[in-house]
Amino acid sequence: MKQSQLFLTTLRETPADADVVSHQLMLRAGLIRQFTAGVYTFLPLGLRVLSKIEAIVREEMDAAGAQEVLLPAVQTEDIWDQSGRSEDYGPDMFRLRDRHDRRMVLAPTHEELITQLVRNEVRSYRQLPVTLYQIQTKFRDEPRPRGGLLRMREFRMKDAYSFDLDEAGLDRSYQAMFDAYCRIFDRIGIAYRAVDADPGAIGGEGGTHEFMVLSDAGEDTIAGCTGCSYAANVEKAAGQALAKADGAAVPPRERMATPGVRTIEDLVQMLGVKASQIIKVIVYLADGQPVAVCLRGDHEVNEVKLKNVLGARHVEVAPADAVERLCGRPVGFVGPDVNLPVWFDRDVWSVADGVAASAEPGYHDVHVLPGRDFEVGRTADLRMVADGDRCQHCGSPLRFFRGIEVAHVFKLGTKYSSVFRATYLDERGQERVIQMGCYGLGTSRVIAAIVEQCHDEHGIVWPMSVAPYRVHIVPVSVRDEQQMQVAKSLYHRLRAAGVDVLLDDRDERPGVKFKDADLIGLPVRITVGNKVAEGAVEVKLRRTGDVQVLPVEQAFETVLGLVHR
RNA sequence: CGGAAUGUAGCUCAGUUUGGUAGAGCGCACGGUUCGGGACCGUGAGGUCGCAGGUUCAAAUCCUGUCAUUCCGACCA
Repeated sequence: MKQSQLFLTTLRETPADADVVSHQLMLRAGLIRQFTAGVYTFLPLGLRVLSKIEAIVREEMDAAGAQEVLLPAVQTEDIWDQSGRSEDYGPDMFRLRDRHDRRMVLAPTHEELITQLVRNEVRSYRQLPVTLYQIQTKFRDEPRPRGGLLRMREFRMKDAYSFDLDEAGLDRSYQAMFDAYCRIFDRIGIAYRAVDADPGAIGGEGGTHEFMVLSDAGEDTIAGCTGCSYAANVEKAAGQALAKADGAAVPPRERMATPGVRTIEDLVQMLGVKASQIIKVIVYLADGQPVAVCLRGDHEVNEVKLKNVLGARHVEVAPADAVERLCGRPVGFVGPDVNLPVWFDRDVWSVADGVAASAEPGYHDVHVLPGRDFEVGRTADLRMVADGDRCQHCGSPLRFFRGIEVAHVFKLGTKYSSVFRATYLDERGQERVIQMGCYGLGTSRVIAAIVEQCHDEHGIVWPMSVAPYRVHIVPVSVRDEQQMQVAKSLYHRLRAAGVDVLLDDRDERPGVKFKDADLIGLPVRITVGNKVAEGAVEVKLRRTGDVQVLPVEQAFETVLGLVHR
């Protein structure tokens, strides 16, 4: 492509609305333009990157035995009523009415539709297993779009669905997709980590992993073991249970006046104790029903774990007035003896000589010992892992990272297939429910993740695999005939060799061209300048800045080697 | 949905406090001088000041409402 013909405008200054580096650079480098919140146009350069990512995804899906389809993005809402997810998604779904006033949606994902499709097509065990995938535009009316392509309302995603005879088959299909994802991200060339995750609204009965690209711009926190390969989203992450404290020497409990206390910090100040000595109780509403959670003062409730333990659809901290009404005492004075169903975090046992709200409002007890001074009832791991926690597998310390969730694989089991009665007849003529898995990969989000990881102060530094063009030929002066002749010759020869090349044939000053070249970030730059008189050009690598001055012929060979490596 | 900020030229922003003819830099067009890391000089085009209503002789500026965008939180494959 000749740059003088390319529909590309780079921005010298950073647009004010862009806060995240990848967003800033994608706007400045002319990859995308925002239309409205969370909705973007892909310009030629941006589309080329998206297409290359999707091509890699397609190749690896095909190689893994998946077959491509294209499902409708416009769907009737009734299938969402059937699965119950219309309510789950709520306002996050774009809804519309057709001319017959029929309720329609723009699909946020496709489990419902594909399950129904497969129900209609598959009858016999002979037709299974099968994995289908598509690369689609998806719609989610996110409450808060963010960071350019990181969280969009209209976005691109590859989603695959596997259909198996039994759980063993599902395990194989799941592993095949997992492995394909690893190959995809390896080929793209970004640092990622597959982590244990919570299935969230997609649901399902089996395992699930998220593929995280490590980046401070990410919205998720990952706990990773420093000693072994364990890593998990903090929503899911569990550490070793803390050791049960030795309470033998704890004196009898004693009552202290603590007027006006509300927070753990208040208690720490007033009583001079450590937060880790305090036994706190937080009142939740689980699908509207009150439940108390008792845990150590320095620990934080993990609402996902709580939700899972309770089997609740939704949990939220009860508002202060609800706490007073339910417990008959203000926030800050609710103790483990509260007259509500109580769940205990397993690590309350680590407290000896603790502090807890007493039976009498306005007072706290000190020298409190779990089991002696209050009964520890139903117990589970209900808290977020924290600094200092140790890996449940190897005991090494856990560390925390931020990550961008670029893909997610689930074992769904029969969650959707049973609702939609997607069944088959086995060898013995018995009707059995299909085992499903689903596998999402956000192709547009991957672009943002790549740019987050691959940039420097001058601009984007594309990996060879997804660069919009692999080689940038920059003649310093388009009015120098010799330079232009060499530049054009290299351009045509590289193109003939199947290389994506961009030729900056614009009549601009060298500084402008170099700045643009760095901003756009093509991996290899051939600068054709003064040295052409001696038959030499420069080959510069964007990533390292390394420059080689080479005779034209050798430069051609070198570049071919670089781009095909 | 709660909290906050911002809407003025294509981009970055000043002007709003204290009402009085719409501004700068960059970008764009033209002419000239330049030409290996975002040149310089000159000329010029470009704006319903987010929108609606109100106050006023007069509103970018004051008041009310509304819409949009962004950030924090809640929420979220």
